[in-house]
Amino acid sequence: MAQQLALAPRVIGHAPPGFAPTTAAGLDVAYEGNTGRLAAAAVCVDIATGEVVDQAVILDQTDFPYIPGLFAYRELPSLLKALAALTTTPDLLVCDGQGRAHPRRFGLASHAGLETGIPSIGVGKNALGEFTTPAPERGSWTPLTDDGEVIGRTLRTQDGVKPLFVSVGHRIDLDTATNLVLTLCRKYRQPETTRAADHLCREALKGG
DNA sequence: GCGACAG
DNA sequence: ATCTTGTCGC
Repeated sequence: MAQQLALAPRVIGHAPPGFAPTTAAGLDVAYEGNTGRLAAAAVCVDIATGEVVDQAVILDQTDFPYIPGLFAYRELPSLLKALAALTTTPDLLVCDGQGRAHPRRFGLASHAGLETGIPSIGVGKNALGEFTTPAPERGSWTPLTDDGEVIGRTLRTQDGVKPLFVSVGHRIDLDTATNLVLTLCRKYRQPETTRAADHLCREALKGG
């Protein structure tokens, strides 16, 4: 927790000048029961078309348990290995979990962004913090707050589906993050990046 | 002290 | 996250 508090101030909440990402990498991990065995995947897609342009998956082991607030210490090491296995460097990272929407404003997405220097976004299916339900139409959103501070937003990615929680990871702003997530959610609730990474690591865990 | 608690 | 049958809806 002390390390998170020390690193949080280094997070940049705005995009680089002229930021116009063409590729985005989805990151996800699949676990094998209670053993520490896991598969971590990184799938890079063309943001304009949604097509997969690069992908990598690695088998790994972890001994760090799942602890709310310390999620990155369990998944990030393996995710970085998967990222390093890509043949290209993505322009954006889409993480499964929170970025700034974290007790110490330093969730997995922020940690991943700071470690790699790549702009990143946090996309969670659940969140800590307070919020009201957004309108049922795709694209509608409401702020996600904590202690009166806006730490992210709920985002309806398709008509009538449960909202996702978007927050700044690193080197991006909330509006840009929201628009990119919406663009990546072409036909389903989750971004194509997340869907592809999820599928890949699950298959790898079975086979390997 | 009690409940809640990203994946 | 993972386990796990039936069931609702397009």
